[in-house]
Amino acid sequence: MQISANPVETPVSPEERRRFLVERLRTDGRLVAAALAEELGTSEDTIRRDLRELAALGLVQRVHGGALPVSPALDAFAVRSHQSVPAKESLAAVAVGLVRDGQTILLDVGTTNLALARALPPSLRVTVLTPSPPIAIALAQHPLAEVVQIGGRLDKANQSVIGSAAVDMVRSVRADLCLLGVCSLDAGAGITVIGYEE
Amino acid sequence: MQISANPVETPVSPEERRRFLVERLRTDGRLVAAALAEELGTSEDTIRRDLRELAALGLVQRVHGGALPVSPALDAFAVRSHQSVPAKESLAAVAVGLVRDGQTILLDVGTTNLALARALPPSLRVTVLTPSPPIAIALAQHPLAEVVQIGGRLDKANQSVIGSAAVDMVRSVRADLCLLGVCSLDAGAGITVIGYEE
DNA sequence: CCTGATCGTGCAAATATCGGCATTATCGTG
DNA sequence: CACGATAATGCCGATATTTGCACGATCAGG
Repeated sequence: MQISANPVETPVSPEERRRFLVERLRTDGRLVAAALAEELGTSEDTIRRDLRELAALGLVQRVHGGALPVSPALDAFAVRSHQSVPAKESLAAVAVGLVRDGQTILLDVGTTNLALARALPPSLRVTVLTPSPPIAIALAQHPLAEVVQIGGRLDKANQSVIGSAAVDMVRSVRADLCLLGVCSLDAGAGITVIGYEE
Repeated sequence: MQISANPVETPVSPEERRRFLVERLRTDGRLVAAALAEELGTSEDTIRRDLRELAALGLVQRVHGGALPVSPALDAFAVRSHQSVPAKESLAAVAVGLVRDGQTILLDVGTTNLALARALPPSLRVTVLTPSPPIAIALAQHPLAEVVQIGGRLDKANQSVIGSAAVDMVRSVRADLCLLGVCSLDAGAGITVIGYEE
């Protein structure tokens, strides 16, 4: 009906199940632990554990009996991050191919780059610089990634750090790979994904 | 399939019900306890408890028989960014009381501080420095807050920035209020919530 | 002053959550 | 392929939260 790239009716792996929960929260607006347990054929404990973990990542707000969107406002960002998922995933897959083990890469803001961060192979040992708190959080669960959050004033629209201090911080580091990109945002330019090495 | 034509999905969790009440207050302009009890299929006691708690958070103004907007003017884009785990809710409420309009505050890592960030009144004009990406994201929805994300290497366990660069960044700013705090984390010290002004 | 509606608190039952523990599945390695 | 190591899952007991009801106090009008 909706997503061709995700034909999963019943998630099998833990990670898959969590993504399913996040997706479901976006569509339903709420998650009920008991109902999900029956629907997915698992125990409520497993669902509760998932919700606990997702809450720790800031993806959901844990409440008695289930979970809710972390906040009405943040919902908008969540929606954007799930638009045209297949396209972004393939883009991310391509971009991931550019990354080599041991490299230092710069990951710019954007939902596409967020997808890229999630798609990074866990076996890859990389150092990632990013001005985007959501990307930093996403990479927090990567076992080998060294994450550097660029500091500065937060641009609420893009949920990213901006300003001269941030630029300075970037300049002081030598990156092997820069993954910039402007997703489908309001007034931004139409650049999609550029990657240039040095 | 059910459409958004019926925006009223019967809330199941307490938190969801409270969000519903706040939303309803914004649309209707008032809340009547008895009517809501019947509409939501709960007892009036539950509604009264909710209203009492929302009033304690400053989201509604309690009156005999129901509740009214806390302020006729503010109520336009007012509310959201309010909900939290009951335990930390009160702590956060207390801490919020320390914050004055126009101040610059430092918000340390921790789930308690995250709750505090969410509990920050939307009418408050503050500048917030934080090393925690989740807190920065939470504050991105705040209409008046100026958010500064402290940069540096990310500690995956705490989801917070650490390191000397971060400390330097903090040192260079004069904060009116520091809200440190160690929540229920592993090896940290036992500090709970300290606030000292200067 | 009187009367009915509303409010606050204490209490008990139902339900949800959390932490520990044992079992099973999965994975990396020799 | 076998074999430890790690992760995932389900179950159980203790604890916490929610909720409806009862009872006395309070409030709003007539």
